[in-house]
Amino acid sequence: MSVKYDHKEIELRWQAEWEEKSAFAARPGQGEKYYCLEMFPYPSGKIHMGHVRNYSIGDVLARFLRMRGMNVLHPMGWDSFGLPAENAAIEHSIHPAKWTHENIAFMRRQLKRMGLGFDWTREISTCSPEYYKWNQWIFLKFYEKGLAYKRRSTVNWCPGCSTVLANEQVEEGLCWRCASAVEAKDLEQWFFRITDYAEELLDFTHKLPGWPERVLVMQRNWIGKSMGAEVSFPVDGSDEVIRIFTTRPDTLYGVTFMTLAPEHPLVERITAKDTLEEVRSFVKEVVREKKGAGAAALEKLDKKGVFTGAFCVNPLTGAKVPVYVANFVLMEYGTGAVMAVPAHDQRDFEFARAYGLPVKVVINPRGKTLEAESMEEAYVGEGILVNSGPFDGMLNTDAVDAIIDHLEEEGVGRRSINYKLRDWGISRQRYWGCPIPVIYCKACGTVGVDLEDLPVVLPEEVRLTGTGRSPLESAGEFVNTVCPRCKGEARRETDTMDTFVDSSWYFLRYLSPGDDKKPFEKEDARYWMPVDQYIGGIEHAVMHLLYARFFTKALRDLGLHTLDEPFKNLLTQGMVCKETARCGDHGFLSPGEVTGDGKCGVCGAAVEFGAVEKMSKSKKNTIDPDGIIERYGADTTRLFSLFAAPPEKDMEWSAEGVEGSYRFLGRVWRLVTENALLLEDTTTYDEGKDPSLDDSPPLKDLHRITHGTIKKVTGDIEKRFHFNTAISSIMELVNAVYALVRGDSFNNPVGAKVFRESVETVVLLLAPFAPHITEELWQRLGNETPLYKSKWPVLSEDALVKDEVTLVVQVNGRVRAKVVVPVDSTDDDVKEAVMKDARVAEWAGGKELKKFIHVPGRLVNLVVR
RNA sequence: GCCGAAGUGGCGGAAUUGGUAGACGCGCUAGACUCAGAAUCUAGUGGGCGCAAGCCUGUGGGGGUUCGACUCCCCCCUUCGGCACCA
Repeated sequence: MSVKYDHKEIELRWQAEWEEKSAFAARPGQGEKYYCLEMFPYPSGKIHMGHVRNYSIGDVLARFLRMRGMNVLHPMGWDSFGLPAENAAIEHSIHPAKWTHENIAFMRRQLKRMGLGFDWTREISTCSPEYYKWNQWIFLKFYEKGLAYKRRSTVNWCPGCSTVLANEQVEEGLCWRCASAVEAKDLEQWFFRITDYAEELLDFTHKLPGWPERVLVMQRNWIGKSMGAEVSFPVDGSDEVIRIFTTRPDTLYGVTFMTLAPEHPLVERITAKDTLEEVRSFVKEVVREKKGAGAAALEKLDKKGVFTGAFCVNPLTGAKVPVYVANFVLMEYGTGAVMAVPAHDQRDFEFARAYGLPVKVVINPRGKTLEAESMEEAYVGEGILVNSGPFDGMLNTDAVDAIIDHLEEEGVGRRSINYKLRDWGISRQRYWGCPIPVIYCKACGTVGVDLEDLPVVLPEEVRLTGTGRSPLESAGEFVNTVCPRCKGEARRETDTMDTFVDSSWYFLRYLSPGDDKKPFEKEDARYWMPVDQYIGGIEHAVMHLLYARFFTKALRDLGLHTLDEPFKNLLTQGMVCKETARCGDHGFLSPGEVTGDGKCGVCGAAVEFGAVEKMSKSKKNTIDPDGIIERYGADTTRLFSLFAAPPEKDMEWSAEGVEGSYRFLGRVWRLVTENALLLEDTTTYDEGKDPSLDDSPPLKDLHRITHGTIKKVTGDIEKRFHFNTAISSIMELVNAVYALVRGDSFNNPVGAKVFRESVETVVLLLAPFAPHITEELWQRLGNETPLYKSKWPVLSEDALVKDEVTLVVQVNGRVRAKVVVPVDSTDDDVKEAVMKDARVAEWAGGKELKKFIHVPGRLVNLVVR
C-alpha cells in the first residue's frame, strides 16, 4: 500500500493551516527570547535564489529554536523605497507606489509558498507613512542634537541615477548600483554626523565575537583610524601657515619639500606671481583628469606636481623647503597638505627623484648607514634616528611620542587622530523616498517640521523625468507651505532620504510595529534586543551594517533604548552560483540558447562551459525559484539550498542536486507510508519502561544511531550552522533504518517500537528543513499535536554508550588491522588483544616494540623496529 | 601593493580537540523489477599494481615538528574577496 508524495497538495494545505493559526507569531514574555532576523528584501518584483537561501537559513534556525522551547521572533518586511520603483515609473508609466505594492503582494505570496515561518502580524514596509513617519521623527531628533546638519559640499554625483551617492556607495569610482562613472558636484546636502561615533564604532569592532572577522576588518578599514600629529609649517615671507597631518612625526627632521592638494585654498594665496599661470593650469588639468578618471580609476594616475615658487619653514629645524602642488594629495583627507620625507616614504621618494628634490636620511636600520644618493627606494622600516637634533640615537618608534611632546611644548603641533570615515550624506534628489522633514522660511531660516505634523507625506502627483532635479520640486502643493514658527510663506525641502536610513533601524520597528506614539517601545527593545542572529549577504558588510550600528548608538544616546550594538551574531551567507554558458561571438547564453549538443543556438559555434559565477541576469545563469517549487516543492527547494554547501560559503546550484534532495524526501515519505500499519500499531521505544535491547544488537545499534543523530544534528544546527552535515546525518539515519526494514528485525513488539522511534526522530529532525512533508508525516504517524507545536527530540546519553569498540591498529603509522575490544578496556587489555591479532603478528612479529600508543575508542599505534 | 579567505575524487562537499582521508549527495558502472521505459531497489566506484588476500600511493608544491599531519610551523604557487594615492 503506498500513497503518492503529492508535495504541492501537502504544502498548500499546511501553509493554509499555519496562516490560519498564526502559527509563528511571537509572544513576548513567554520563555527565553530569541530574535532571528534576515535582511529584509527590496521588492524588486520576484524573489531570487539568494532570497531562497537567506530565508531558508533563517527559517531553519527559527523553527529549530521554537522546537527547543524558545520564544522566537522571526519577522519579515519590505525595504520598499528606492530607485527601481522610480525607473519602472518612467519606463512603464506606472506609479512607483502601485509598482511597489504589486511587487510586495507578489513576493509575499512567494515567501509564503516557501513555507517560511514568519510572524506576519509584524510585517512592515518602509514606504508606508506609518513607517517613514518615524524616519522623520528620528531625523528631527538628530537635527535637534546636531547629529543631522546641512552644508554645501562636493558630492559624488551619479549621472545614471541622477542623484547623490554616499561615499560607501562609490566603488572604484563607479556607482554601486548602475556602474556609471561618478562625477563631482557641488550641492547643499543633509548629513548625519556618523564621524561623532567613529571611535565607538571602531572600538566595538573588537567587542563583537559573533561577527565574521572579515566583516569587522572591512569596517575597521573603512573607519580608517590613523594616529599621529598635526604640525604647522609657516610660509616663508607670509603670515600664512600650512598645517599638515602625519602618522610619522619621527621623520619630521627629514622633510625636504611640502605638497598641497590642488584644491587647497592656500595654493592661490602663496603661489609666486611668475609661477601662478603654470600652477593654475596644472590645477585645472588635475581637476579634469580626476573627473575623467571615473571610468578608468583602475589605473592610478601618474604622480605629478608643480612648484609654487613658495617656501615653508620646518618648525623644528628652521629649514626652508619648497612648496609643491601635487595631484596625489587629497583635499578630503587630513588637512589637504602633506609634508614630504623622501628617504622614508616611497611615494615621496619617487616624487623627489622625478623632480630632482633632495633626500635626507633621518632613520638608519640597525647596524647600517643609508646613503641618500644611492638609495633605490625609501626605507620605511624601524631604526635609529640620525640628523634629528636632540632625538639622534633614539629608536624611531620611541621618537614618535617624544617628538609630538616636543611639538606641543614648542606650540607648533599637537597630537591628532584622523579617520577615513566621512559624515553620511543622506540627501537624494529622488521622488520615491522618505521626505526630509524640513522647511525653509525666509524669515526663520531652516526649521524642522513640528513633531505633531508628522508624517510629511510624499505627494502622489509628481513629474518623474529622471533629469536630476528633485522631482518633488514639481509638486507645488507639497513645496509651498507655511513656516511652523512665524506662519509666513515657506518652502519644503524637496530632497528625500537615502534608503539606507530606512533600513538602519527597521529591526527595532518590528518590536512595536503598530505603535503610533513612538518609533518603538523601550520595554519591547529591552526584551527583544539585541538581534540574536542576523543573516544576510556580505555585500552589506560596510554600508548597511555600519549605518545600523551608528543608528543604534545614536538612538541609545537619545534615550530610546540602552543597547550598544544591534546584532549580537552575524552570519554572512555565500552567493548562489551557477555554471555559465558562453559563445565567443554571442556572449552569455541562457540554457534555451544552447543546442542539445552544446553549440550556440545562434551561430552553431562551440559553447564554453565551466565558469561558475554568481547568478545574474547579465550572465544568463539564473534559476527561477517558482519553477523549482512548482516541480519539486518548497521542501525540496529549501533542503537543497541548505544541503549543497555550508551557509557562509558560496554554493553552486545544480539540477541533479535538486533531484537528489527530492529523492531523499521521497525515501522518507515511503518509509512512513509504506510501513503505516507497523507504525500505527505501536508506541515509541522508551528506554525506561520497555525491555532492554541487549539481546538484539541490530536494534540496539539503530537505537544508538538514532540518538547519535539527534546529538549530531542538534550540534550542527546550534553550534556551527552546518546544515549540510546535519542533513547528511539525517540521510545516514534513514539509510540505517532502511537497512533493517527489509529484514525481520522490526517484526516483533520491541522492534516495532525501535523502528517507530527512529522514524519519529527522522521526522522531527528534518522538520526545520522540510517543514511541510514532516508536518504531514507527523500527522500520519497519528500525532495529535501538530509538528509546529512539537518539541525537539530529547537525547539519551545512555543510548550512545557502546559495549564494544573497534580500534584501528596501526603499525608504524599504517593501518594493518582492526580489533574489537570491550569499551572499558585498559591499556593492558588492549595491548593483549592487539598482540593476539594475526595481522599484527605478521607486521610486528619478531620486531622490537619501541612504543605502544593507545587512543581510547579510536586507535592503537605500534612503533616497531 | 596591503589586508583577508580558500585550494581535498569526475562534481558539490565531509573529516568538531593532531588519530581509519573522501561521510552524505550527484554522476558513473553492473545487476534486479518491467513487454519497454520512468520510478524504485541491490552492489561497486580516489589513483596504480594484483585472479585474490593484499601492497603501494594520495588532501596545490617544497621543507619541518610528531608514534601519527587535510589539520600545527616555515617557504613558495594558484584562485577568490575587500581596500587601494589615507600622508
